[in-house]
Amino acid sequence: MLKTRTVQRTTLIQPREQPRQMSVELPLGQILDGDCVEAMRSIPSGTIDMIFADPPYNLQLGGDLDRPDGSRVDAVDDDWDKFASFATYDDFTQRWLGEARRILKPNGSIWVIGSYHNIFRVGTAMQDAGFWILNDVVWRKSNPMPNFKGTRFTNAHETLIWASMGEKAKYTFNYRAMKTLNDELQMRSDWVLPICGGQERLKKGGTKVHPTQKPEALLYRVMLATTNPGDVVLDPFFGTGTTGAVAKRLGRQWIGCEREGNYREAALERIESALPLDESALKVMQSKRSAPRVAFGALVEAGYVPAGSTVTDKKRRFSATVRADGSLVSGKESGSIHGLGASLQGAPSCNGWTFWHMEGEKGLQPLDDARQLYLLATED
Amino acid sequence: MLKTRTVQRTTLIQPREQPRQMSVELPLGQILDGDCVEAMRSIPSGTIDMIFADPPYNLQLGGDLDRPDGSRVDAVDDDWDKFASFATYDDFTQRWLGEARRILKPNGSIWVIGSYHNIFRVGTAMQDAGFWILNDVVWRKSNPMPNFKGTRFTNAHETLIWASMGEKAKYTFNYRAMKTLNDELQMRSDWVLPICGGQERLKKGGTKVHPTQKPEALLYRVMLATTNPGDVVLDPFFGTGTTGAVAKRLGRQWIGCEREGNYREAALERIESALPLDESALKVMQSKRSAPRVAFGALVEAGYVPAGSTVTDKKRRFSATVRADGSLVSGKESGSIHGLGASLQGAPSCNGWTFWHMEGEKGLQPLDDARQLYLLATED
DNA sequence: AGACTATTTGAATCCGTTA
DNA sequence: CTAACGGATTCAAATAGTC
Repeated sequence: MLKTRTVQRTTLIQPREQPRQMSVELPLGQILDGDCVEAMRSIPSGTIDMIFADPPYNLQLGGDLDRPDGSRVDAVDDDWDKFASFATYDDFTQRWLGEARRILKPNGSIWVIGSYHNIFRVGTAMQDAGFWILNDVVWRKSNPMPNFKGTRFTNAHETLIWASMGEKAKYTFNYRAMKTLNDELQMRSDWVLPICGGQERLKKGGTKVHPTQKPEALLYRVMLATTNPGDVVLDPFFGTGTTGAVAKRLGRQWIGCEREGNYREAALERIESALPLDESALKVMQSKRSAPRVAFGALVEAGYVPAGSTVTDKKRRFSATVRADGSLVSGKESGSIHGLGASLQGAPSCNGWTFWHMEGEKGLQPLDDARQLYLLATED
Repeated sequence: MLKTRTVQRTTLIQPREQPRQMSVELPLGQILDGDCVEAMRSIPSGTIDMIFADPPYNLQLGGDLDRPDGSRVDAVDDDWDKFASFATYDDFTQRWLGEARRILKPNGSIWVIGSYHNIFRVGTAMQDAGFWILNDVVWRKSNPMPNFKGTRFTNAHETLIWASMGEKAKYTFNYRAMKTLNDELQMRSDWVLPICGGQERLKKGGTKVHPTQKPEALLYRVMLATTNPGDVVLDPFFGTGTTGAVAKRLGRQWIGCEREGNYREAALERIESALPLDESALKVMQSKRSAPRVAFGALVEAGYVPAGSTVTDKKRRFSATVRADGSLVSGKESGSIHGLGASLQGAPSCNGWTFWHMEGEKGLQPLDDARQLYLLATED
């Protein structure tokens, strides 16, 4: 099912020249087969809005590792994570970053995720290539694998680097959406999210399809923060397609590169069944609103209350749609769960947690029930 | 008040040669004046247990470029500036890391703290110099400065890199002490600590003495985790002496390097008034690995576990008889308490001390209880 | 059904000493 | 250098099994 679409291409030949617009064909919604550097060569220059890259970490693991209970840890021992030396890894990094930089729009941005094994080398290569680091973001895992031998600190986080094309380059940052998602507080550079498991983890015959599948909530926040609906997102290390699945949910265009056939197959099947959200749910808050006390947005992000779902009051007199950033919209009015509840009732204030309900297994249940579940799952 | 003390110096000239001990003079409790690379040259090789470094990273900010030696780089061309700035910074980093590596003991370790501006370059330089990264630790600030312009994520963390001298090198890690500090859970790689303020923040005439004074709690955890009392800690970028103040409190020796006279002055005054903890308070939880070994046979010999008695696992699925030499026999199989336990379970290994139990006053008790009694009775 | 317990598992540079 | 061996070492969440 090959699909191409005409998109606007922006080039910036010389610094003072106005960006020119021209029409090019992009392989939207496709997974390009083969090495990512080769695959990216088929993409015209200056056409991609955002790149999310999850390159091999070059873990350099030694022997086997047993848990205290005697079971064996399933190590990442795939060939694609083996490099002869730091120099080999640096060369690999420079090559794919070079192509990434070529195909990004002048106002595009790039995200790369890694661990201490590789992230310092990646960050250095990004700076050397001319990228301008905007933030390093720490993914704090709520349920990391322990250090079984008691030899170091529990490796409980991974690092993401977010960078623009240069010091003076513009970039997309949906500040208001992030603030709404974070309970009216500025979104910080440390994000607490669980690792990918449970129903979300792709499995085939009881075993995981990909050893390092990333959680959709991570990509959700990345895309919501730094892209707009309709933007083209490219992932050079597509794996089982988390980037594609979230892009589809959030109304973004996507392109993947992946050389492993079984990963491509699993990714296509997965993205096929992903449900895009309503357009109204994708609009992010534009105006300032009063501060809810608890981050309803985190529940939306984590899937406790899906974006696009409908909430009502107990007597079903009012209803509203949940948007991607955790705000509600009802007709022409929008706001936080508290603000919109108060506004619709003509009341001075409203506790949105008890006012709004959603259909659950036990019938209509207040949002507060979901909050309790979330608190139980995320509390330190 | 110059003070020198004789310490043990460990050198490892050639791989197969035994470390030699010799007496050298170290400027303990002193702040060396001048550039840190020059200052470290006066320290003998292989004499320092741990280095904590908080290098400057404002070398390419704000348009004005300062060389590490304090001179100004002329602004010429944007790209050239950036390249020159990174190259200059890398050269500076390589030079001070090289000296740091020379003066560290073979089993010493190094900590470096930084932000996204410099930490990737520092981490790459550390790996290239042969250091082996043990963890990257995220200091998550509980009260960071907001991003006033709303253009990025709130920069709410800094990164620390902890590394040993090489892949095979040993290092100090007080695992039990960290676990105790963290409410009996493994200490993670993300630490939540407030920034330095209040009474702790050094001020003179209402303004802060140092722009990036680190909180003592941060150094406290670093030193408690990776040094022992009496160890020598060196800080090449001493500033206002947080490292020295905490070292004094925790009964560690310290050496600082600082070229700014007003920082040295403030640091000396501060450290003078720091109160060292009682020796008893310095003791931390020790891991069992560091406890003296006890042969099970010694317990049999001493009558703590009579020869001929029966031991079982906790669920009484396996049982064995204790023989006079401290071996166990179960049916046709026999072996050490560990070997037989592993063999019976089909496990790769087994801790016989906690696996095997014997009938005691309080019901089934692990052999480890008898070991503790034996240790108490035989210790000096 | 529901409460409780047991099992499984996740990007991991994961032991130390002696022969 | 490798091999042997004593024995130290795990957290959160999802899932499966049991009462």
